[in-house]
Amino acid sequence: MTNINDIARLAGVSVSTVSRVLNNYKYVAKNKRESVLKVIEEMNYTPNKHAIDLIRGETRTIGVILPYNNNPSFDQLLNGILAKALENEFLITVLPSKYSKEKEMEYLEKLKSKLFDGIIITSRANDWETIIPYSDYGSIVSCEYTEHTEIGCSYIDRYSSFLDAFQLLKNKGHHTAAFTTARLESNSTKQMLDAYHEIFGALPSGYHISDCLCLEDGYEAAKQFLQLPERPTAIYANGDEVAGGMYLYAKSQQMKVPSDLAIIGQENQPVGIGLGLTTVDHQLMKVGEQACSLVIKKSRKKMKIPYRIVVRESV
Amino acid sequence: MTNINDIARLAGVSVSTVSRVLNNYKYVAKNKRESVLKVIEEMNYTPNKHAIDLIRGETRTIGVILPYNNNPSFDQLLNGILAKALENEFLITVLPSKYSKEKEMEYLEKLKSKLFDGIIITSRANDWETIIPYSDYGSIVSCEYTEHTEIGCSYIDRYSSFLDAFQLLKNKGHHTAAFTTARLESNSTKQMLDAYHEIFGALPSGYHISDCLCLEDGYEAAKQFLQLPERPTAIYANGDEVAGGMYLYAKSQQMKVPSDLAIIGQENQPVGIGLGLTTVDHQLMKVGEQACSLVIKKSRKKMKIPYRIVVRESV
DNA sequence: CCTTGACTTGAAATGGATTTCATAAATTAG
DNA sequence: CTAATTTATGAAATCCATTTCAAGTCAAGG
Repeated sequence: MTNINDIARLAGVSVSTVSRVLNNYKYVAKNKRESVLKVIEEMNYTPNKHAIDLIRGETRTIGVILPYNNNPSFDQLLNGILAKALENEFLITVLPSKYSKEKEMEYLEKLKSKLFDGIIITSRANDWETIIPYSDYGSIVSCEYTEHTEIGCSYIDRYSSFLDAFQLLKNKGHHTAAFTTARLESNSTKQMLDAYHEIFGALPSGYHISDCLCLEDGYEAAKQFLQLPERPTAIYANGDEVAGGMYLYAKSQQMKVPSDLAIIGQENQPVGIGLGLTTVDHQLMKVGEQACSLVIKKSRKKMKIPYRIVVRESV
Repeated sequence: MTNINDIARLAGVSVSTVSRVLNNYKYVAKNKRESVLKVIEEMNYTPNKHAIDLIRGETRTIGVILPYNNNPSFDQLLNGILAKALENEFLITVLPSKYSKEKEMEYLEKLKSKLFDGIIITSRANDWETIIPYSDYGSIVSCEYTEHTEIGCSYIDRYSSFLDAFQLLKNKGHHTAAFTTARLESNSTKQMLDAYHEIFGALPSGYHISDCLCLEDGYEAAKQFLQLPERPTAIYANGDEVAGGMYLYAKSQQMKVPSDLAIIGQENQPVGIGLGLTTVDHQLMKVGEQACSLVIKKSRKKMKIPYRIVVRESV
């Protein structure tokens, strides 16, 4: 491999001059600039990025910690992040965690080793106390709200959105509702439960099913809900794919949506458009974009992204 | 930032010894190893990855050129790649191209600048002739077959799979079929047309719609197909989301699937399971895994991944 | 004619590790 | 008891580019 020294030697100048040419520095004699460029061309030379990153202490690369990469919600986040990164000529490295604490720490160590300028945590397994020390080594942005001032946040006010969704169901005449969530231990699930109590009061037993991720999970969840002695008349699904599964199960039982069963989904995903599902759109793409912007700007601001309810025919 | 020299000084040893401790080299006196580790701990030291990559000339990072990152097919590929990378402790950097020749070249230049050990091209805009010279700088693996020996391939025999799918429709009594594709100029589309001619002969005008990516595109395509004077009785969709859209349009017109309209999709995606869509599963996740393995092994083998037809109720 | 500022250039320091080479001490084998 | 290994360590070279510092040329302004 040819390096900058070779170029300098062949062009009969110093490495400083070659570097100046490479970086478009103003004061280089025209003839020298040309001969340097000629040698670079001839030798098919490209500067070594590691040497540059080493000395500059910057990589223009962001790591994105993602528990699952085949999940539509995280996909939307990632899409937003990628779009904004592309716009700003940053690269994105995907860091799958499967909610493993060890993996997460491994990735944070890479921030410390200067591999990334910053990290976006879409969802996490570790405590903030464990994570925060790493904010010394690069900006850390979370897609979930936290008080900690060391962490930038691009987040959704999920509690409010859950209140709104439940209220919508209540206004339609339902005095209870069932719902599904992804992880039982997540913050989001806690907020969901709180919002439920706020609107409907006590949660009937069997009205909450966790670990729902895909269409099939929704199908199964609906089956379980509808086999309960006291059938729910409305369901709030944690995603439109899950809601889609519920819809398909209801249809398979000759039930009418929304008259026999109201279904509201989340995230305004493609499947919901076709099925006419009413959905709480948390605008995850925008959440991702904003998160990426914060990392790029090394900002620790707390940015709340507005959600909206997209009304179709399933409620 | 503390570096290896600081550690050496504080521990009263040479940098070589510190490096030996860091790399678990056998021959270091127990007491020195311990004092080095103690200083590392105290100083909260982590080696700089760029310095390591610079001298080792290796990064354990793979770049993945991806035209769209919100497309279910490319998502499946990416998932496979990520799974295999995780298993082998490689990192994945996502390189969105939108089929831009310039972007692609930019990414290949990064391979040359040593940022990646290799690149996976899931789909491309540039000619192979333009791409091949970069194989000198790292392994390049394609998810599409090419004769060129410089490029590793993890691919699907699409032509065969298209023949099989059309033959299936023909066996069910259809003597023509309509179909959709993603990009008009893609290799895959050419093979689709060839396969069509092979099985059905001449393509009726209006029986091929391109630029179909999502459920809504499928919905619209079905509408167009079914408004033709000579309605097709069967459609081969380039993806289950697209097929799902077609299914929903057919249903909205009170048509029965498969008796009024047969639909076959591709890639065995979640939406198709719920809708009972027959689908050609190209096992893109496996294609991704294999592609990643090839890059890691720096292999230029041509690996054909078998496809299978998943029979459900839509044909 | 002298001063000032705009150009132009190269030597050397810098970023931070790994690795080879040389050397020396401590064992082990014969 | 000597020769051959094994163990242990540091100096210095290496990977490759950027940037500061110092110094020099040249033209314009007073």
